Amino acid sequence: MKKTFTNQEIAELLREIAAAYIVKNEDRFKIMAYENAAASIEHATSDVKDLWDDRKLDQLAGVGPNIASYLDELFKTGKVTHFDEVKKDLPKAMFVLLAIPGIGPKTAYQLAGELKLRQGKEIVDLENMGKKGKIREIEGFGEKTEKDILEGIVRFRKGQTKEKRMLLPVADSLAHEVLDYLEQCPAVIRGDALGSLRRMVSTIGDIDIAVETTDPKKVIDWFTRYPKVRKVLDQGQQSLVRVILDNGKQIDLRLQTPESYGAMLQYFTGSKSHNISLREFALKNEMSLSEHGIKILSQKSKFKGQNYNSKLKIYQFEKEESFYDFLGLDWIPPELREDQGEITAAVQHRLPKLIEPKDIKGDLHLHSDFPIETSHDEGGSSIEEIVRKCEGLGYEYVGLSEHNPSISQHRENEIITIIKKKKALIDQINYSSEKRTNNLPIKILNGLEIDIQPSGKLALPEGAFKYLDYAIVSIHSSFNLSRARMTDRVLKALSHSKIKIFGHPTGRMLNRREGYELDWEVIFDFCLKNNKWLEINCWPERLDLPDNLVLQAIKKGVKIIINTDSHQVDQLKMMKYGVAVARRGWAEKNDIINTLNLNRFMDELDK
DNA sequence: GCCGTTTTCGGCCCGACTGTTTTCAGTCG
Repeated sequence: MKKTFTNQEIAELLREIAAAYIVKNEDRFKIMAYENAAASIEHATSDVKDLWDDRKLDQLAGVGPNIASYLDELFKTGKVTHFDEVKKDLPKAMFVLLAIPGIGPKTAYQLAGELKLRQGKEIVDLENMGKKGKIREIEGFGEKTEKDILEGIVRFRKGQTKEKRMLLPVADSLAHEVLDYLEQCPAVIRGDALGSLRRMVSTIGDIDIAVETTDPKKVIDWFTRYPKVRKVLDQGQQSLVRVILDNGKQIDLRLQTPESYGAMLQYFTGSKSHNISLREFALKNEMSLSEHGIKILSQKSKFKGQNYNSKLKIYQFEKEESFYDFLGLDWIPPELREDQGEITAAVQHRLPKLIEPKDIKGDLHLHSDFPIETSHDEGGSSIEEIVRKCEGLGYEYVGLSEHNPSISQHRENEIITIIKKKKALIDQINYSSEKRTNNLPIKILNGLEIDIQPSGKLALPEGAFKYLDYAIVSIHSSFNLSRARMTDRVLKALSHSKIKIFGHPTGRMLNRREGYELDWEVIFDFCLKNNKWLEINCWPERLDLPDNLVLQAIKKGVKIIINTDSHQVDQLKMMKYGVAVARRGWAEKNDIINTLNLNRFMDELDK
């Protein structure tokens, strides 16, 4: 039986080779190539194994002919002879120690060489040696380094047990708490989220925050006295302070003067690959970029602007827009900064005009407390509460889509009766709200979220469909079918004329499970041809479709619908996170079906 | 080892912080 490798495992393997080359003082660009390939594979959204099966390894950025041939050997034989050669004369323990924060390749190599670490117990042994003061005896190591290593081991263990990446809304609210505290400091002019949070990535590791100030010392002092700070990790004089909060989350604060605040926002928003590409682009025009500004590298360069700081010999930028403008680029929204062609698009002034939360006109995936008698979870808010809330959000329509009544507990007729009853209630509310409001009242649609059974059969008797305005189908069981069977299952379900939406299409649960396997090309083609819509589900653990698949879908012309899947009215506010996913997928208003006004939306529903 | 709307050869992002090494290397983002 051949061993299979996850993307994470392959990335780790490539990083080990990079680490080995670092110890061996190999060409640093070769090392970078391995690290790039590892990062690319780690962030890839298809399984590398699947890409290999389909002979599409060349689609991975950073994977060229050499690494591709090593992966080929890996999938065929379970090992790579060349990699074994590279690692042969290095202590095995060193690769284990790399997982400890603060220990890089050279330190790991030295520790593994100097200390006797038993296989399988490397980290425990290292910890014991450290406690006995043995690490400080190694040349080049001191008391402080020994202490740092011991603390690194503690952090490593915590990471092993519980620390997962935060879900976007969790990180968002945590960042706002910190920003609220910072804004009470008189020395703080303004603060902004940076990094993956500003780019609205679905999961966030550490939170980075930018602070604009003319008195960094005062801000650093203020922040280290934040009541929720457990430990200060790093503390600079001017530009950085890094802490761990009581909840174990890390916050990095970056400080900058008003003159260069725009340059810093750009620099620390990332992504890393966007910044690398941007700096390469700048270098071609003889400019060098940093968080302080832009340096002109040649005499003959022609440039513009009056923000030159002759002491520092750089151009400074208060606003990010002027930083990009200086490079000849349109301002790039943070969500697009993933090195997927946004720089070229910005040069050519053809960046997409991204969808915004205010464009949304309705929410079609909501669970009310109507007694639908489902075997899944019911909603907690009444239809009236939901309607009021949606009116407040400026929506023109709302679709109630509880789970289907359980098919094992009811006879067909009973199910039909329940659906009919819900329709009657909705008709009545629609009627009375027409009388209540002078303006156009919000329109309530009778929807349903229907399970797709493993065979592809829908969990609702045919006789019930005529009482529905539309339905969503989704998968809640049997996640492990093969890609081919799963694809058939979905297509079969989507074929029914009342089915308009494929809900949370990948089935992934962030931090918990990967999605099931589907042939997306086939799904996209089917949706395009039959006017079916793929959902971006705003549930924090889902955010599904993921952004990369949104990008592929809209490139094909497939329409997307953004729904909150709310079970309580206060969850309707999650819409902005789904919109963020769409924006990261380059979606414009026209790509999103629930930006249409009521009349046009109803036309689409009837198609 | 990868990569290409100025290149299939000749390039390849940038700086802060830390510890201990008296001038810098390692790690990180």
